[in-house]
Amino acid sequence: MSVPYERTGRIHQKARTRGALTDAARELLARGVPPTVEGAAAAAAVSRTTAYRYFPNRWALVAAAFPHVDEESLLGDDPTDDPLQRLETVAQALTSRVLTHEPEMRAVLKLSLEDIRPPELPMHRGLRVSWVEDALQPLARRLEAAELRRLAYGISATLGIEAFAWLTDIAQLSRDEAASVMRANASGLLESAMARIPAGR
Amino acid sequence: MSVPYERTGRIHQKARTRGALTDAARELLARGVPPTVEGAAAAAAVSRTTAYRYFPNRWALVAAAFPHVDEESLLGDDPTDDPLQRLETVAQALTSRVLTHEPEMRAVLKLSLEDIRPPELPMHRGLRVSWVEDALQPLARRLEAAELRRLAYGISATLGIEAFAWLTDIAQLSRDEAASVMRANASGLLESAMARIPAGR
DNA sequence: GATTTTATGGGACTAACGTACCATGAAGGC
DNA sequence: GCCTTCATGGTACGTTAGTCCCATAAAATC
Repeated sequence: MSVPYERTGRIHQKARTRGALTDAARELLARGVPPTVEGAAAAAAVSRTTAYRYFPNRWALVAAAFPHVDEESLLGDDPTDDPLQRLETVAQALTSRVLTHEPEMRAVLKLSLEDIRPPELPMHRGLRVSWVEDALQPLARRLEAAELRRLAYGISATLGIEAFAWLTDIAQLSRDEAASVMRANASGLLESAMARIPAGR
Repeated sequence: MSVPYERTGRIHQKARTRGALTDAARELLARGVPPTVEGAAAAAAVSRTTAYRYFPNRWALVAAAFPHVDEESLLGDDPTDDPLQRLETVAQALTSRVLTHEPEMRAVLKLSLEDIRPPELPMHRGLRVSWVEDALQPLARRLEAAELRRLAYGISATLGIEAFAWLTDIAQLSRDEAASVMRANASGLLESAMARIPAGR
């Protein structure tokens, strides 16, 4: 986020240039073309050199073009108390996000594996987990905190781009099959956790 | 596998050259460096041209260099018929593999996310899944084939380096916690699948 | 209006990936 | 010993990603 270069000097001009580049990258993404710094520069009528000044590599560019949503909750207006149903809603939302934003998410995933890790990534720690925790909220009194946390992490781990990438690239499932396996995993994990809850609680 | 070039002519010399290249690549992998054909050539004191004769691209090299492709099964001499116990054995083996070979696996993961999709990544394709399928084998008669396949993929997806990387890098779990969550996920998925089996079967 | 600052642009450069062509030198057969 | 086979090496070419240095033109400042 805080690139010193863009925080000093003629900030507004820089913001315009940067915006032009991310817009161009987004447009390329929308057309299914994996954007390159060079390509975005050309599309934005900005020189290659300048483009590289803003985005040192393509992953940084794609990550910046990532359409970021700041939704607090993925549950609708009238969420039930049924954890399973809540989780299914969240899982549906998460997998459909993966399906529609796959290129960006792959780019971010790749960035996250880089040796030099940018301090802040769109893929920060909380988002996915907090949505899942949100879904599991009705279980808060029936499970121990540690167990709940573990469950939330376990479920979240099955709902991400990295699982999707493995299922499609390596296991050779279709994109829809992969998404469906992910949702089934999420539900299955919750079911088995609930089955372990002592009757009294 | 059957590379015509290496099956004809001065086979032994070729085998030595190839071995030198894969050894070099393995060493790079062990250091967490995604090997390149060029780099392996240099490390093996073989000319670039020759190296490319053996491995037309880096994925072919990495595939050949990837360790431990040999084991047929992870179950010991005397496997039980209890699927859960079998799966726990496999999951234990897989997670401990991830723990000990993390750098190599991360390197391969990075490679697999490269823009140009590798046409074939033999080491990935079947191994993890087939080990899990092996563990699930006793269920073959109690589950439909499609359901079994889905379950095997779902479980496999939770037992890989990509899940581990997410759990440690993004969710900030310790390495041991991550491995433990992965194993719990695998068991949980199997339990919930078995709970759905009609009583009669 | 003149001067300084600075965002941008251009071009040269390195490095990696992959291909193609030709030279060389060692094995092996005779 | 000679000649053929053939594994290897060297050079060159084309592409993409990314870096670096220097020039320039447009703001900002005075």
